[in-house]
Amino acid sequence: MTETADLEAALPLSPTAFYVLVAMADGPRHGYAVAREVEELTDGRIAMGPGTLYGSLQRMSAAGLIEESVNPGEDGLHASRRRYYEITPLGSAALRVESERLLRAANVARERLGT
Amino acid sequence: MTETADLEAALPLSPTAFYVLVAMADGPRHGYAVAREVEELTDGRIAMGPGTLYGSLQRMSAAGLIEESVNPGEDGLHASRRRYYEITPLGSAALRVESERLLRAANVARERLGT
DNA sequence: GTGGTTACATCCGTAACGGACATATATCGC
DNA sequence: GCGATATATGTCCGTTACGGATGTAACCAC
Repeated sequence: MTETADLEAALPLSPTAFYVLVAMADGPRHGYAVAREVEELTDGRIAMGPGTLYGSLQRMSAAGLIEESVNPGEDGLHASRRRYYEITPLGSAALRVESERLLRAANVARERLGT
Repeated sequence: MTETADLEAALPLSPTAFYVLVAMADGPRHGYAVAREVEELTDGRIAMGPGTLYGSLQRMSAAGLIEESVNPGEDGLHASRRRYYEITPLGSAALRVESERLLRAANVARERLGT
């Protein structure tokens, strides 16, 4: 049950790691695209600088939440420089568990605040 | 609009800070009670050691999210040793904003994972 | 050719985390 | 009475994470 141990060790996810996984849940992404997508889907409230971004990607790779993947055929402008990552089964599991936790936590908070 | 600046500086809340605020949203709590309540309402998944607990309380006090309050008349067993804290208006605002963010983030994650 | 965007990466000071340890009182079992 | 456990707070300090500053380089627009 090493997967269980890995999963528990990765939880709770930092806000940064959580959003990176959300961005990648749709499919492979390269680093810069992740940063832009996170900024977009949080209406600019979460802005990731390069230190946070690439540091997180490294840590998340080491933790097995994501893994580097081959460039998926896209030959756009800066395609050659891009490094793509995709979410792993462990990453999906972590995201699933974490989103349940967040949902529960947010609902308790709202109840206690009076809706 | 210093309050707005303080609020933005406090966000996003760490998982620990978030749960401390949730525990205090019901009324004043002393440190140890916070730790037990958080452990209870997360089914043991979030367990706070003393380093995390008292360190967080100090940082959150400094950030204006919580403040120490007088012992609310309770003279229980270890009442004299207890130090009570209560959530501030800034803390309530942070908890409200943060729970909305978490709710949105969790829902996006669930959508992308296929419910 | 200057400025802006894309895209990656490292450096490094500051902050946070969190286990280990210390302390003291109270309770419960034997 | 004695040891174990629970309550309750706190410090110490090594490890990790965060995140701004900086560097590199290709490409586009004007």
